[in-house]
Amino acid sequence: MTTSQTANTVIVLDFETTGLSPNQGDRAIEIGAVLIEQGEVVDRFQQLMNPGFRVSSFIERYTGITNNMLRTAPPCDEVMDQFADFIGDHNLVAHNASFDQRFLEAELDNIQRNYGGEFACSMLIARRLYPHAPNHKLGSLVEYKNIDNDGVFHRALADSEVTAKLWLLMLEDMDKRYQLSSPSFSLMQEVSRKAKAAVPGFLQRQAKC
DNA sequence: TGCCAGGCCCTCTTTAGGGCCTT
Repeated sequence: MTTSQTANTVIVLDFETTGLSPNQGDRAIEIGAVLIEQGEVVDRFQQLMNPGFRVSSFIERYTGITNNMLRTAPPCDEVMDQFADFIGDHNLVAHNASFDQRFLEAELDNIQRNYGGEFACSMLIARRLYPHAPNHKLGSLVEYKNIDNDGVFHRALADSEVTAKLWLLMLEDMDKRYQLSSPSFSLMQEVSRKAKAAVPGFLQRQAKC
């Protein structure tokens, strides 16, 4: 895939997992993702996957994904192979991206595949843009910004959908606040990397360019 | 119910500690 093919696209993804750390043996149990092209969702991916062991009752309650649902799901390797094809080299976004990035890399490593694109974190950007939000959990930001949703949280596709809406809203707010014409993925990624105090000055310098 | 790990970021910091966020 060429740079020009991915320049105006981004994939927003979310994993549901058996726990917090692939280094501790945790595995993905669901992946959801939406492809945004020119500000519109144009494709979706959602799939449960069987991690090969029973998930805890906490995860069943937290996600609503039960062991019975996972019993008939295809194995992680099969799903992740399909998902690797879906993401290609698109730039990726996730809420608290370091978490999803760890699981993506671990699951792709299991099938000897890798991801060669870039990640940006909607949570870090939201902390810069909305410092007065009650907190920066995904559900809280959805409520704080009045983002349309179906009331489903902690399921992969539902969380991806609202994270995508948050992402697009943050692009609009960057436009309005700093008069940046169509902030690029790389600019948003730069914002997510910069310390909170450095962001206003950085964006104002960008606006003058 | 919320812990686990890991990265980011703030501050009563920098020779460190602890909160936030993800499942």
